Order: sequence, then C-alpha cells, then structure tokens
Amino acid sequence: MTNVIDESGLLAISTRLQRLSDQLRKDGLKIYESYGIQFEPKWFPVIYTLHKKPILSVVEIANEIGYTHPSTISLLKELEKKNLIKSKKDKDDERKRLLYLTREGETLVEKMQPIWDVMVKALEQLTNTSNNLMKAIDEVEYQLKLQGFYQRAELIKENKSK
Amino acid sequence: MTNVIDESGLLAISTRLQRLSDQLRKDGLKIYESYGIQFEPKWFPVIYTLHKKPILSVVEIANEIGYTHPSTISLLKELEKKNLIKSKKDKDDERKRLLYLTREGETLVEKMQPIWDVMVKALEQLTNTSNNLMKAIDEVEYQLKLQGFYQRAELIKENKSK
DNA sequence: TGCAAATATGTAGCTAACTACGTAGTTTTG
DNA sequence: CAAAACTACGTAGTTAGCTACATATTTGCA
Repeated sequence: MTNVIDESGLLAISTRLQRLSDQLRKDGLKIYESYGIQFEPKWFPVIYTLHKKPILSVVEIANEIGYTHPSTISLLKELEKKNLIKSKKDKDDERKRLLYLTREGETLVEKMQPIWDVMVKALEQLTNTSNNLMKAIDEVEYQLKLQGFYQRAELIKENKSK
Repeated sequence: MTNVIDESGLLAISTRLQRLSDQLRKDGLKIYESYGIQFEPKWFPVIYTLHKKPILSVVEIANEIGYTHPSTISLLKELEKKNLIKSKKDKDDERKRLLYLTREGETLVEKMQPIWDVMVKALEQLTNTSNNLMKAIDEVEYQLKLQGFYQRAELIKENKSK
C-alpha cells in the first residue's frame, strides 16, 4: 500500500481485478512456453470445454465459457487455424455449426494435463490465503446475481434521501 | 456453478477476474449517469490521485495508479479534453509535464464525493462475504510480490522431476 | 399453413489496457 | 566537459474482450 489508489480501496476494485487478471495471464503464457508448448491462456476455456463436452455449437460454447458469441467466434477461428478444433454442419439444424477437438487437439490436451496440474498447484499457493480469492469471486458473483451493483447503489441512494 | 468453466476452477481465474471487473465498471458508469454526471469509471484513478496529490508528472501518475505511462497519457488526454485537468511544463526539468485539476475538476470531485460514498457502501455489501474480495486481492498481490506465478510453477515443476 | 418471432451465426467497429519504439532533456562518468 | 546512460514523454500498433447490426434458419401460433 504505497500509493493513493490502493488506499482508495473499493473504488478502484475494477482496476485491481483487471491488473491481477493480466498478470496471471501473462505468466500463464510464460509457463506454457517453458514447457515448449505454444498455447495461449485465453484458449483454455474453449479447449477445456470441448474436451469435457466433445461436440457443441458456437452458442453452446459461448454459454459454457461465459463469453459473448462474437468473442467466442474469434477464439474458434484462431483454434481452427491452429488445427486444434474442427467443425461440421448440424444435419438437424442447418443454422448450427458443431465444433469438436481434432486428433491434434486431443493430443495437446493430454500434453497439457501435467502443466495444468502444476498451474493449479501454483495458483493454490497464491490464492489460498486467509481470504480465498476464488471463493471470494464466487461469493461476489452470487451476491451480484441476487442484486446488481447498480440496483444496490439505487437503493442506498433512495434511503439516504429520506 | 452450472458450466464446465466454473468447475475448472483456478485455471480460468484470469477470465473470471476480468469478467467481474467489466461487470463492476459497467454498473459504475450507470451509477454516475443516474446522478446526471458524465464520468467514466476508468478516469477515477487519475482524478482521485490528482485530488490527493495536487501536482504530479505523467510518470508519477502512472506509478500511482499502476498503469503504464502510455495508458496514462491516453487517460490524461481525455481528461484534458473534458477540461477536468490541465498541465504546465516543469521549469526545473524541461522533460516533465506537470498535471493538476482545474477548478472544474475540483468541483466535479466535490460533486462525486457522495456518489463515491454510495458506491463504497454498495461494494461493501457485495464484497463483505465470508471471503472478502478486496482482502483476497491484497493477499494474492502480496504473495505475487514474494514470488510470481511463473517462478512458483518453475519450482513445482523442478520438484516433480526429482 | 404461412408469417412473426425466436434462434444461430457472422461481421464491423469500439474500448481500455498493453508493448515496442523514438526523441528530447538530464545526469553520470572517464 | 563531452559522451554515454538514463529518464520523461509521446506515438503507433496490438490484444482480448465487447456491442450493434445483418442474415439465415427454425419454431410457434392464428
């Protein structure tokens, strides 16, 4: 806590969250590199999802990973270019494009499993402090689902004006 | 926890952090709007810093808010365009540009104080769960300072190979 | 059953941060 | 005291998400 911003606390929380996210992503990339694997952390959600649920449409993937479908499409394009995934038309619904891991994609997942183990261990070290970051995120997301930040602010504003 | 990604836990933590950050920023903007104030959450760090430390150079601001200087410069440009801040050359060091709040900027800060109070209260509601998010961030950043994510992964890797 | 509404995908362009690089002053040092 | 190294600032271009809009199927209901 050497600077004004950290002292301003909650008001800069969005900034702090983003900074932490960037830092972890950058090191994530370096870790893959150190294993000689060319894999970007942002691809993880798609690859992992298709590993767990082998055939999904674009929108299904988007929902699983919690991104919008345009963001998902751009990830899918990169992964198709890398030959890690492929797609085929859904015969029952001509609108849908069904995605699945290629043989190459499956092989890569197998190679990454031990790396993921290491990452999880390192992240456990980092986050298993007296306030667990992952649990805190879960809890805040749950609170947000109950009532959003904006709605809460509106209610507090109204109460004050009485 | 309805989808594959949330279940993958720590590996998608960077994604989760960013999403939460975006969500809070978007609602932040709406809250300012609901008070009829045209202020973007991303400007907060600069404005707040200049309010607390009235005259700072570009790089000093960047350090205070924890951004790179190019990012800071683009924020400064927006704020100068809004007439919330101004700059003058440092007479002792011709390289430096010293920034400060304009009268208009100071007035806006005064107007925003009650909004910030409301925001802090709403954020306290949201984050004061059994694992406090802000404290968790502090703790993880402290852990990262002791030893980064990459270094930790390297050590775990080496131990395994023995 | 045919048309309106909904759903699935795609494209274009925005945003808020970043890195890499260049230039101009300042400081240090041989 | 001049050259080298450093510091401050700025610009250009990248990235990883987003929203808004467009098009093509499919579904549902009057």
